[in-house]
Amino acid sequence: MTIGNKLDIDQGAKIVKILGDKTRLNIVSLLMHDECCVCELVELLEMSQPSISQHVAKLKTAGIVKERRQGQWIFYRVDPDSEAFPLVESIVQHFPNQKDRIRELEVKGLRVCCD
Amino acid sequence: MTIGNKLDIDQGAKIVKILGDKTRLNIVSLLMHDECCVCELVELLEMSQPSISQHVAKLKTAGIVKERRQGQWIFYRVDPDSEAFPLVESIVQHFPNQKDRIRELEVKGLRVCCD
DNA sequence: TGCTTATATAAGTGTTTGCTTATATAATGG
DNA sequence: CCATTATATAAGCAAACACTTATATAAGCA
Repeated sequence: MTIGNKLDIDQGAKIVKILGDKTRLNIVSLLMHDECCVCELVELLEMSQPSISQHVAKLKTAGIVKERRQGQWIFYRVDPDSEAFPLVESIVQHFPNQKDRIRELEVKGLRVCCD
Repeated sequence: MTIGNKLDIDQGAKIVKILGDKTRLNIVSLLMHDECCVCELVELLEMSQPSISQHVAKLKTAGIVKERRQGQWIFYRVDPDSEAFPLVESIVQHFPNQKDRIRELEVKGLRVCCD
């Protein structure tokens, strides 16, 4: 997929296509700097659980996010070691940082914490 | 659409979606540094004229490329003044430069020139 | 074991997409 | 004015998409 530091257009277009959806772009913006589980994304994006799970599955299949199971929860985050990461990062940087959205969740007591 | 130097996610996702197609990503990579007309793109991408025209129309409607009519030909190029340009540029930079492809066209005598 | 919570997956459906073929529009040159 | 070239646009169609509802899987806990 890589030629030097360049991506192959066919494979790269698949990554761009996955990110070309407002729900997934939102999810990736959230998961770029924070780890979230599906139920948090359901709250943040106000969408059904199956819909969020399906979007996350596409991101995972594409290698954009990775998962970490902890008890009942599965936490997702953008995989910084992915070959597509530089592309993902340079797209996401054009959109507003989502830290405030996550802070709102904490304030509402909806942030999942398993320490 | 813009908040500071950041794009709105909904509008930005539309730009990313337009670029999430290998044909359009190819076209934009070609038109980032060179001007081409539809018939040149037909040669370069080996696709039908209506198909190329339809892809170019999407890019034009999104404001990603602009046109310049010269006689029978309409030359297209990426619009550097577009609000979406920084996003477009930061996506395209991850893919191979297409200057060689255009040079091949010149060698084959298929490059349109109206000087 | 059985109940609850979290998540995934499957099946169904209306919408969108990207091609095709056919035709329309526009400019050039005899 | 007519033929040619370049481009756009329309109609049709199969495939992909993003939801929905229903169900399956998996972990935690009484």
